[in-house]
Amino acid sequence: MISTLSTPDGSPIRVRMAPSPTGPLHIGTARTSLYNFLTARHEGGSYVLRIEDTDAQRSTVEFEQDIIDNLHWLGITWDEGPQVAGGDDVGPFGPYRQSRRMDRYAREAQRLLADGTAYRCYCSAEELDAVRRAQDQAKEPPRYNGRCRSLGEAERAAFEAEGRRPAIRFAVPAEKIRFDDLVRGEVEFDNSLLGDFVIVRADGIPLYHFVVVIDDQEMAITHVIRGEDHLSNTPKHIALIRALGFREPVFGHIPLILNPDRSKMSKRKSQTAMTAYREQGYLPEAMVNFLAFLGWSPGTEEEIFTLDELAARFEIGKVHKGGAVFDAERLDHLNGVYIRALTDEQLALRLRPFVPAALPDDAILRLVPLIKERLVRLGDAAELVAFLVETDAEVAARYAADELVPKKADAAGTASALAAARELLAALDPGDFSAEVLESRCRESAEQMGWKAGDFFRPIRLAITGRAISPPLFGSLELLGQDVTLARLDAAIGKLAVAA
RNA sequence: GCCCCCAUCGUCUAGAGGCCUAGGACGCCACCCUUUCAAGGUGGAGAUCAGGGGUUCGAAUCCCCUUGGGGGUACCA
Repeated sequence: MISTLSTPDGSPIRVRMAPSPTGPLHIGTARTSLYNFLTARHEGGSYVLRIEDTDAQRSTVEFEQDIIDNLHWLGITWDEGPQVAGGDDVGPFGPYRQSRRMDRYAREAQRLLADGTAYRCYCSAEELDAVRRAQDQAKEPPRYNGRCRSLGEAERAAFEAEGRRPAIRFAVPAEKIRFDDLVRGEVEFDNSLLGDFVIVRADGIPLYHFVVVIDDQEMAITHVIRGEDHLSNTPKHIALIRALGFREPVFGHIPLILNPDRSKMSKRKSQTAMTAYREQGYLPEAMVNFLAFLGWSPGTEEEIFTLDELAARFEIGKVHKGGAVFDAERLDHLNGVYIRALTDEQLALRLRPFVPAALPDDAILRLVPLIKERLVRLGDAAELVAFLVETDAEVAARYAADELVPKKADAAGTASALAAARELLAALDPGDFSAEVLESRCRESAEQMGWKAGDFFRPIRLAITGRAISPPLFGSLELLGQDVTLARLDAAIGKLAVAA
């Protein structure tokens, strides 16, 4: 593998993924995780998972578990972090959970306060709101007006006496911040346009911009690869890093995954929870392959890649700058390709959770050749195999008598054709009840009656499966067995008689 | 509003000055195969490379402007 990223001292790079457990694993988070993982693998570096749970109100252990489970499902593993050997709070750079790092954040906040690069702000939510409204009226950019930046001792005491609890704001230096982004090249922002932002809330809880910088420092992160939505946050982080005297990591902002209308992919407009895809029967290898190509390509016309192959080829510097629409149809296609590439045994195993529990394992295996090339998602199997577990009555209830009758025939004619088929199949030795024999006999029978094979097969299919669309007919009959086949044929003939 | 980012078929993309009358894939259409549906095969439609200026012998590729789209602008992450 060719290494393209470097660190000041030549040591291996360290990248991280820092999801917030305030929802299930999001497609976008998964893609960012994948890019970080691939970068770490490609460069021979370390990959750290950190849980950003400072927002205790919205964070839950269930979401955290969902994120971890689904990352693992995709095949993404981390060298340090929760649920790895020596991980969680005992790893070399742990704890890897922000809720267990509060003392560190408090210490750094005190440092900033002590050297004057941060200050206590006593403004109330109402006051802040009023300022913002006034700025809006005056058509000025909305930002903190700096009222508490130079409060005297007496003023502070007065506010304290009022019972106000201060937040801590970072005094943003008015300077231009320039950095070399891994995917965008040189970028420049003017921090004098920024207001002083809050780093610790009045209730003592430190905020994202602050903790992320401390965590990355303490976890020795060398390269921060994250979504483009963080690009304009980066100058804030760099200012903080400098104020704290930290090492500045290299940043890389990857393009966003978009809704079909090209806005940032959201729950409102797209299915964003990885779990949902998993439950529908998308294969993790198809998902990985698909996600990798949302914003990157190897520069060739190859498009099927395993995770290992991706790790060998992936280069963060070749990631695109523009956002990519999540094309569900393309995902479907890829999933089908991966399903068809599986052996029958592998597919049967993967299908197990998606088909009725009543279906024995060997039945699934025998079914696979019939449905393999018909599956887009594993979950589609349920409908395809339903006729095998439904009762004869359930199957019969799915169609009306007139649906059995081909365009060029009538009810009586169809009934007698079905009766002929029934007689033929009943006469078959159970040992001959195989797809091959069934097909040749039925074809002969159709010919004798002067029916087109297709017209003859269609009512049989409906009678047997209850559906106009089914896996190949004769393989289905074989799987179903002679007794059930005859019973369902009888039911169909009966329905036709009642209708006539 | 302000700041920043982006811009090749509907979508994902190839393309890093001449190989481009712009290639592939998904989707779409037609035909073939065929017991339904798929899968597979063959072919086709589909991008004046957002528009306009430059630079150059030569630009999808470099520069500028315009337009369009997106992201950010919280005591969320």
